[in-house]
Amino acid sequence: MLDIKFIRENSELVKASAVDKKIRCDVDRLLEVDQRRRELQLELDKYRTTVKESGQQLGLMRNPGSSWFKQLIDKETSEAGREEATKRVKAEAERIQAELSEIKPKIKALEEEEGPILEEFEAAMLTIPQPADPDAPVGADDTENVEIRTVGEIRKFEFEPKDHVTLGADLGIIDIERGVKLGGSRNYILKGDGALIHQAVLRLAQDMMVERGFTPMVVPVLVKEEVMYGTGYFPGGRDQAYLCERDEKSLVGTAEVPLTAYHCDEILTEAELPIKLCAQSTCFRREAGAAGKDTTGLYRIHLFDKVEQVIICRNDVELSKKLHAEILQNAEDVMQALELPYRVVNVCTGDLGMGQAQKFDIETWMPSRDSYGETHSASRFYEFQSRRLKLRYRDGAKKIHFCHTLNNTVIASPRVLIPVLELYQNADGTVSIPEALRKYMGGRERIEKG
RNA sequence: GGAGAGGUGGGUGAGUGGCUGAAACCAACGGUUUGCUAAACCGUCGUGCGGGUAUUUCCCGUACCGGGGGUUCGAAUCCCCCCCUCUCCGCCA
Repeated sequence: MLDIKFIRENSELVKASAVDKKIRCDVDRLLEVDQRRRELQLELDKYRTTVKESGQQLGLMRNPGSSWFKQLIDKETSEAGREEATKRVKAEAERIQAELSEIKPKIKALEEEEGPILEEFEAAMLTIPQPADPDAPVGADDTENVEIRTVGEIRKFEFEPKDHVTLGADLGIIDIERGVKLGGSRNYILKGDGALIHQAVLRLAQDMMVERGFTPMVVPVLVKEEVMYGTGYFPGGRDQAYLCERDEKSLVGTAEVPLTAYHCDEILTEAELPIKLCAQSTCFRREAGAAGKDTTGLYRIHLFDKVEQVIICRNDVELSKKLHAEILQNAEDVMQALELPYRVVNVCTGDLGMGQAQKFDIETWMPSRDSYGETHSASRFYEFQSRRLKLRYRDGAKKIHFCHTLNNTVIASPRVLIPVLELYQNADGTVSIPEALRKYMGGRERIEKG
């Protein structure tokens, strides 16, 4: 969410950046509603002042024990005078009462108009995207992402390599058929060493993050809808989430959601920042609209496990950028530990999400796709999520600011098993276990048919 | 799931229709004093929204005492619905 004042003052910029992001929103309508909202508040506040003041006066007049009343009566010297004064007060009270009775319907009418206006205002605010950073290239879709660097050598096979599906089936470590039998399309089962290597990559990733000072967390993956709104996934991405409607909750597509929302509705102190968190969680994705896309194998599936990293920091653009580089590096280090060839791309505006100011994807070489495939996504949000989440901090001068938030994948499995299995396969059909994973797999060096 | 108790500002906790945006205490912050760490005293000390000849720390209005509705001229306080926490029972990984 953006600051309404910023939108008012930069409406053209906001519109243009929404166009760049290919996100539809009606800024003009929002500004109209905002205008009316402010007019209504002004009017209502005026009436409320009257009600409050007159109401209080009325209270004093009707309470013979009040100091105000006593003072009035004490001024009168005669009994008749006191009676007269009491009568006057009573009449005056009735007048005020009548006046207030007239105001009441007016307030009611204004409130009735205000309700829907506020609703529309809030709903519209949620549809305005974060403008992309100038550092993000302008482009229509992922084909226009800009490659920043490639790391590692792409392996050339001296034999006909198998894809991960065949490898997995032959080794008895991936069972897609039975996964689909139980869970429907885009499901799978990992078995034996398949299950173990899955756990191994996750564990490696988490260990590396803890080493770097990130606090490991175990968090809810079934969250209230407001948390989904707060992190920017709702309302836009509602189709992509599994909803538990009976309980008005949603399964998260990433631990970014609970991690970023961890301190929502709080005012932190500047000294606590930056907060660095990581969590392994299962991620649930409906993949609505992706029918027919990436239908084979473990690339696009309904659930997977991921270690995610999140940073909550001071409201400082330069710092955000610096930390963005840091979380990107963390992920690259994991890929380097696994000795996988990858490239980093600067994601273009048309491929940026609602709240992202800039995003770097890591794409890892996948022989079966004969291309790099996305394995990581490092995003910077500035205040976009914090405003929605009411995630704030107080600085040294006691001024309150919205935090900046950032996140990146550390590792997502089984997608990362695609390059791991395919690139580490041997001519005899076995798969070598990457050095960095061996300590999590009983020191073994290869996966053989079980 | 059943029964009971309760949800008030960073924390503890008072407040049962108006003078309460909310006592007191603790914590925090600023200062004074004694002058090693400490203690004592004084002061400050919620957020959102709107407005303003304030536009780095200012003023005014308004809303907010778990959330939503209602009664009333007026509600933290009364009524209804929901949520959450705790205790006991039941069920269960």
